[in-house]
Amino acid sequence: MAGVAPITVSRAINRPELVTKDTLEHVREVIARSGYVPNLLAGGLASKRSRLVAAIVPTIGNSIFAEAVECLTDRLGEAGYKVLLGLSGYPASREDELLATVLSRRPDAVFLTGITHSPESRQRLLAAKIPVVETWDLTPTPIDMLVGFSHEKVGRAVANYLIDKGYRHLGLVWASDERAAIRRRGFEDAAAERGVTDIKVAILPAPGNLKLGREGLAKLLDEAGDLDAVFCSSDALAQGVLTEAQARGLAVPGDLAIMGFGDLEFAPYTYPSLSTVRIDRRAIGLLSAEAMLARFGDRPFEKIVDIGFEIVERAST
Amino acid sequence: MAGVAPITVSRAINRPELVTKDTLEHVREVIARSGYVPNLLAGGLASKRSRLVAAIVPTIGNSIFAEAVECLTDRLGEAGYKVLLGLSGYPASREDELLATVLSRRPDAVFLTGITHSPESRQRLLAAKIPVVETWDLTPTPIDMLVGFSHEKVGRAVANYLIDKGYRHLGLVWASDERAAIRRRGFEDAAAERGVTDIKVAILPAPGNLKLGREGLAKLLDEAGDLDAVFCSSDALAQGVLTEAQARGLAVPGDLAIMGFGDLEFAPYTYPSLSTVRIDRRAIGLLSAEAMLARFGDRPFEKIVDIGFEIVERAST
DNA sequence: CTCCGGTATGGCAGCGCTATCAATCGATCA
DNA sequence: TGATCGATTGATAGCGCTGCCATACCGGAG
Repeated sequence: MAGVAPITVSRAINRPELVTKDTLEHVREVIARSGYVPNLLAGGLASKRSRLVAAIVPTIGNSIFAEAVECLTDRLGEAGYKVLLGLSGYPASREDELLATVLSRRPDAVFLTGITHSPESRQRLLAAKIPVVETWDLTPTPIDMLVGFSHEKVGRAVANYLIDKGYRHLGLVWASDERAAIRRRGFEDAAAERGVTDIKVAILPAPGNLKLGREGLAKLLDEAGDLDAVFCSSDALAQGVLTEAQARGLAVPGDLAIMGFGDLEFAPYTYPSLSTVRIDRRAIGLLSAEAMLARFGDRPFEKIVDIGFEIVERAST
Repeated sequence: MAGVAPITVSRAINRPELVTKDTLEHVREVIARSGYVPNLLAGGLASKRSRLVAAIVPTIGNSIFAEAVECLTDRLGEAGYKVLLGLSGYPASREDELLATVLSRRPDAVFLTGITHSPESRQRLLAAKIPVVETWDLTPTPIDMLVGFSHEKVGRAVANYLIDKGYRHLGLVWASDERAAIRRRGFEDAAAERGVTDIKVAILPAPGNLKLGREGLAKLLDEAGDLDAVFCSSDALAQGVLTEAQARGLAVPGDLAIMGFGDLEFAPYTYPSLSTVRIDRRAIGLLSAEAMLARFGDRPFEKIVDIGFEIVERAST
């Protein structure tokens, strides 16, 4: 130590406005010279704020979650928080265990994917008394806060869109994912209301990818026969469907219209470009971060944020 | 507390083999009943082991790093370690700052992308006296440990492969990334040795994506004219090049051969399927985790692991 | 010249755990 | 029978910070 009490150093680092300019400069100079690295574990223990936020997502191999996590990490990083990564897998089988081990790190907040959590997990999260942001879905009864959109409305909107465009023989190439299942229900309900009922479905394991998309369309065409439009539960699957259509010499959208979900980066640039549903993935990460930061600062924040969605019409429909 | 000393509970949790069966069961039962969650911050402070590993990657939006991080996280998770995520951006401009803030969390090890780090960062890492694994590249002088492959050899191998196939008018669609630059040098050197010198290059910002790939090929064709093969610095770019070729009515590989890098999940399923260079991304994460775990357990581990690469010939060349 | 209030700094205690060493106990052995 | 040993449990003392309160100091008011 160089001249002052430890607590003054602590203040120089964390609340510089409480320290005289001269002292501050001197302390900073000594820190720089000595290569002192504060121990945030100790600080966290003493102040009961770890400045850690846990993010639990199924996977980051699929860029749909990766981007949200990136935004979350960036925004929280600006405010001095670091993200603890938890990968729960598909289905979220390891969520409970993950949550238990992650909570023992005393995160200051938790970012969750989806709204379905075991009673034990809910219990644990409530007991932790920290901000919890559930994402990617809507429910009137979140654990704490929520940033998402209505999958049912997405399904309904796409059904109506395709039927409005004149398509009647509809197929779904679909990952067996919980939130996708809600979109499917919305899609089928809305189609039924318009008198379109015989919807073919190929169910594939989550997460979807190009390969599974090709297989999905192959299955659908081989088993179901005549289709004029296929809605896919993700853009990755849609890209596979597009590829399979190409490989089979089907004109898109002439012989087969294709619709994706997510509006991933590549969607505007496939050939033909992919019609899809735009979800502002970055907003999910960003707004979640803002929600947490608001709560850390005792500022109010909406409990439920519906980020909505948008149908993006391109060349594939 | 229920009946025993705190230290006995600590042992029951961390070193159950030191505790009698009866005591162990009793403690576990009380833990389950009371909902006790150990505080690993306090434990980390006392034991000087945080059971945290910092992973610093440019981005996880691009699945090339995401998968390595996923494997790292999974393997370390099995051993009770959690991953702190640090995103340094392209170029790795924030690496220094990130490293400083991350080290104050006292991670037990650090996973780094690449081998180029500022002197201050090297200094800080050495001062931290923890295992450091650099990845995605090779150097004879790593900070500590290394899991990677030779980008120069990749470049050379692809040049020789394309020239062996009879292609002579070569183009590069290339992201301005440090490691990609080494591949390019290898490629150009090997091509020059074979007498092929006039290599057209379109340089694009990192990270590459489908859109940039389309733009890259457009630029190359508009400016350079006749090309018979294009090597791309990533599969994402290659997919864009493929798309642009399709949009322009070029036959692949008849009019233009296309080669990617990375062997991403979609590469075998594009139409035509994409020839590329396979990198075992998962091995990078996994071996890095193993290297760290070995060091935690004082077991020996190779300092430098070359995971190699493999040229994957598919339909696009 | 004292008193007051505000600002800057320091002392003390403790966050919740674990390393270390000590204590206890029954079993074994000479 | 007493000494010895290994196995199990406990007491003590911090880990490196920060919350809380006390103290010192200063300028201005009375």
